[in-house]
Amino acid sequence: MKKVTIYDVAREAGVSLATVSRVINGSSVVREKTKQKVLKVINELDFKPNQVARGLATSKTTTIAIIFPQSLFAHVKNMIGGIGDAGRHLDYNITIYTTDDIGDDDTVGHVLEKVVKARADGVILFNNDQINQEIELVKKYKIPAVVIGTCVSDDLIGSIYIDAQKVAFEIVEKYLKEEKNDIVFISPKQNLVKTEDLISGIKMAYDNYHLPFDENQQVIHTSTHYEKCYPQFCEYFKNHKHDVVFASYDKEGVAVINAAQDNHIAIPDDMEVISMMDTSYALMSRPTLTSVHLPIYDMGALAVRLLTKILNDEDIDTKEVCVNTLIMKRDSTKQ
Amino acid sequence: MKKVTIYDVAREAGVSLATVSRVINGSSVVREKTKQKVLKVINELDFKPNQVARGLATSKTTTIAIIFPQSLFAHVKNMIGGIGDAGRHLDYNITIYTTDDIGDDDTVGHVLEKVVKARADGVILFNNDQINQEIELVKKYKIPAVVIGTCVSDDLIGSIYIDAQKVAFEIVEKYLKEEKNDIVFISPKQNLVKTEDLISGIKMAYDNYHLPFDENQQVIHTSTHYEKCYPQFCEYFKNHKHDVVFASYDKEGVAVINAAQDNHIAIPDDMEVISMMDTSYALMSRPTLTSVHLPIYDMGALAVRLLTKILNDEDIDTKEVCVNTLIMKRDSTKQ
DNA sequence: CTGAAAGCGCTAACAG
DNA sequence: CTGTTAGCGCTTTCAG
Repeated sequence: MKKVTIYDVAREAGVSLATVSRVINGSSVVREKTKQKVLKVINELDFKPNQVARGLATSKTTTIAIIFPQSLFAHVKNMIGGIGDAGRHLDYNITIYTTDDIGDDDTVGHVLEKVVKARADGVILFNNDQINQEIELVKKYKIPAVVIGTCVSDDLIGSIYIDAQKVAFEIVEKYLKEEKNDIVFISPKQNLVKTEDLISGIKMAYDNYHLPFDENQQVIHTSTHYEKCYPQFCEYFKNHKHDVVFASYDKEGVAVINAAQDNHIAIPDDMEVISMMDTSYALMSRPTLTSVHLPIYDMGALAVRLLTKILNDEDIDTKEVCVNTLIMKRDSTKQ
Repeated sequence: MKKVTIYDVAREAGVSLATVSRVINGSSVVREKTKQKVLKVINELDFKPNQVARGLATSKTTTIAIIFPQSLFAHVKNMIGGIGDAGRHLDYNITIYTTDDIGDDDTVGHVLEKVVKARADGVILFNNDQINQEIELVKKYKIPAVVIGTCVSDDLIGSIYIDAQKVAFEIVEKYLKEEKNDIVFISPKQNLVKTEDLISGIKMAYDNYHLPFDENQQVIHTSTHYEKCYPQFCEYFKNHKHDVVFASYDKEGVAVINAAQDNHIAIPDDMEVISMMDTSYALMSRPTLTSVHLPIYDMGALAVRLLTKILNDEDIDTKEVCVNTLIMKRDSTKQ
């Protein structure tokens, strides 16, 4: 059973295929009566225009690729809702490409090659370890892109990001004011939010109070996997305690809370903990976790909206859009 | 700057485009010397074969669509790793389509229409509310499919599933033997694992002991969102307590644990709780949550592997593959 | 307002 | 082993 093509409906409707093409593309120049006739046949034959053929003819695939390393998936997954919905409404297909961390030497290169071959109209990137390499490549191939999580300026590149430096500054500054100077920052291997910016914000706050921030002592590196970071913290809190620990992702925040309490450090009385993202993890822990809320769903939706604007040469106010955050105060901090 | 095409490399290499086509498709009939010459030009010109054109010529897109409702995303996201990796290794593109629950009347229909238009080679479906409608449509459009989470038998459809009935039976049977008869089952709106099967397993166990299972009393319906089900359980456990609660997803298990403890019901002493999926949620709660482990990553990878076998008419042992589960005993149950 | 015809970039017989 | 030639299904001038 062959697929029905535009020829079939043209023949059946007694018009040329050009006319059929016009009605399926909503061209306004078709006479209403002709249009109705064609529409009727399309319906009867259950004709579904072949996007592949159209893609070849127009050199547009109406496909957006999203590219990210597996290990960042915890962050990305939260945005897929927004990306998927926006994609559906704007009639774009969303194709996912994961760059495996364990994989071969040049996965990022290979993945971008696949994207080029598939002729995706544009890509969405997420801040991560290898973001610079990724940006390099989309520039090289001249693929329009938007990156989520960090701000990059380029002709064909937009960004959706938060002011990480400011967020970190404000949090740390507040504690410093209360003379809670013993603050550590938990840094995961992969993070949607740019770690450097966070750290620079922290430093800025310390500078403000003419206090030293020792990156070697006060930044703890860990994994994004709870299974890995929880044991690490269990060990750590056997002989450590701080005024506050600032984790960059809820999962790690929960790991800190659990590990600390397992070592009889009371949260928030002995130690306060605050994290970022405000996922449901933050609600599940006991005590519940204070967390910086990011508008995750919206960031995803905004990214595809912005990207489609770039693709269609629509007017754009700013290619770099900074979204707001909000601290959700819960029980792991005192105030 | 135009894209370089197969013509360009043919001209440059002084061969016909058929030959170029042969080398990029790994046909063995090309003389080694010619092949090298072509390869060299391909490299110099940085030629990336246009998949769209190839798709049109071969009527194959090497694209697999995965379709799921937003609300099932919690389950699906865990499989994306396996799906993405397998897709990459087998050189398939993975396109995601979300069926919005809130959306218009016939989202499933619209989404499948998009899939048809995009000419995806096959689709991966996930057990959910509307799975029957989805299956109906892939059959109608004759799209090869594999469904994850439930077993369906059809010519063009494979399945990756667990024996939910058996899982439920074994869990409940064990408690019944200890004369812990007051068991409730938490049923979410959307579930990857077929709820009916779970319930039928429970009933079977009750039958075995000639005990009654009252579906109206012993099945509690809830949301998949922690934000929604936690308050519901808080209210519920004000005047309820059971021997054991069996939740079909970790998130709900955690909600039960937290809500029960907030109402001074000790876990596991006063009440035991066990759930399914074994995600990291199960490790985060206090006490930690006993959970039925499903090989999530593998299920995703298996699904694309099976689907590609169906697509390529490879030999298949079984189109219905049942994967094993394992109970991960933790602190929310006594033994 | 509609039709004819030339592609879009590649594959796949069919010859040679 | 290699080249020629039709398509794949649709869009898009260009005429009419």
